[in-house]
Amino acid sequence: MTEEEFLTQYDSSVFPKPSVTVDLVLFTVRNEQLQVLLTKREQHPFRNQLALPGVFVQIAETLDEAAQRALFQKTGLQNIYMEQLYTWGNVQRDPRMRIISVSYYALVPEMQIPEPEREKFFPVEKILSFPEIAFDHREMIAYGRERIRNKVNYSDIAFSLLPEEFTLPQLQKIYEILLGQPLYKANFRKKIADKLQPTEKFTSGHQHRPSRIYRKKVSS
Amino acid sequence: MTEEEFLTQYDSSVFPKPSVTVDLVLFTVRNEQLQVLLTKREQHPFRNQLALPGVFVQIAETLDEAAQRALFQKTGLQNIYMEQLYTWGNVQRDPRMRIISVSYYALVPEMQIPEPEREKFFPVEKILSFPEIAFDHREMIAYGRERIRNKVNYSDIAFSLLPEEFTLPQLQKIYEILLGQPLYKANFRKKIADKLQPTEKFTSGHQHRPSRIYRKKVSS
DNA sequence: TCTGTTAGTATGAATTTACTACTTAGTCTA
DNA sequence: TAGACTAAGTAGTAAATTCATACTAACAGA
Repeated sequence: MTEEEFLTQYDSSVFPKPSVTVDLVLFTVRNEQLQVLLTKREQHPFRNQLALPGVFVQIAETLDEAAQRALFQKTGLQNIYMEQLYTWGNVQRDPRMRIISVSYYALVPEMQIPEPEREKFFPVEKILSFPEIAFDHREMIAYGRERIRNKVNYSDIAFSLLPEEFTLPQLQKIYEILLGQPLYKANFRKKIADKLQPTEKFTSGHQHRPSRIYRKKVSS
Repeated sequence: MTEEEFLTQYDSSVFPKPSVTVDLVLFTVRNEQLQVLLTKREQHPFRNQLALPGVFVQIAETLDEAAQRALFQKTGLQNIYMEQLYTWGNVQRDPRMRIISVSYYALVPEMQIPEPEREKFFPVEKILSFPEIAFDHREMIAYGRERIRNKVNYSDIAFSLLPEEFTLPQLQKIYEILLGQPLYKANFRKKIADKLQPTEKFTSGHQHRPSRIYRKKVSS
């Protein structure tokens, strides 16, 4: 049998297939808390409960593309830091049918998504004790937070939660929120210094010393 | 519409679905090298090339179960350390049809799998420069090695590559192979000490000082 | 008993982390 | 315009950890 013959006669419809979705855990820091975007479900199952935004993976679409699409559909955002998290495959995780879900997480700076009543950010802390979270989405969120916590110290993901320009106190606050513990100012500054590009600008308008504004360093 | 009605009328066959497989990266340390189990493909596509063992995910089977099944089918092994790695969803990754693959990795102590001509261990170093690796399996292997490298220092996965009883030089060798760099003996011992349970046994038969035999400590 | 070899220990230098205390530069109030 | 208040930013030291080298210990074989 040649390769061509094989491909032609291959019957891919013999066994029933699971459906595949992508669910997105969109994190931001707001009000000094790590928060996640949830939507209120309008349909069964889990009607009126809170769920992560998600889409079915189209037959001619990669997983990354599906995740981008989920993000864009719900928020209009593009070019956001995003990474695959974990794939959830319990047989009963969706009561309708067998659905395998690939979860992604994304990090956005605090911003005004035009929250149209159904999409809202909720503090992770609260979500984890909410009773009404659809599917296994609570686990996904917990897992995402854990991933971030691990990654903060050996990557630059914290910067994704701030705008281009920021101050050192702001950056330290992000680290503290992600790690869930306070950090020493002097040490933090020493360690982070070589990732930073100082500008000549300063904050103003506060009744205390202004802080210098930085950007993320580009080369090395 | 009640939940029952909704579930009854839900039509899950409207859109074409991708197939889902699990591919397994089975690592062992052998001959002082990190090695991976590959099988020679007998069918198209990629006939006669080397591939990771894999299975289609059954409709009533979790992903973890599918991974266990893949392991058991190829090696007869059970109760092995195993973890999900990453999910690969490029549209063209399989020329037959759209297949999404969830990769897992597993760690086994060096042992004699009754290698029946088709399954064989190959050093990762060599695999990465082999031309004839099927699908995106080379990437999976590289990704798996990276995951292990990251995890060695904050978990106990290294122990999964040794039998119950082992010496400190053996354990250090495992760490060195996984990390790809030599470690200082004295430092290694200090750091690992509280994970170890010394036995009263020693190696023998070498023409040098015998080394004490340890086990992994159970409590704390 | 001497040699070769690897197991295992002692010890100090260098670096990082933990922590405290100070100086600086704004606004507000009197 | 001199304090008072506040947060930004810096100096510096003690404790802990990591890095590195040099040593001693225990076996087999000649």
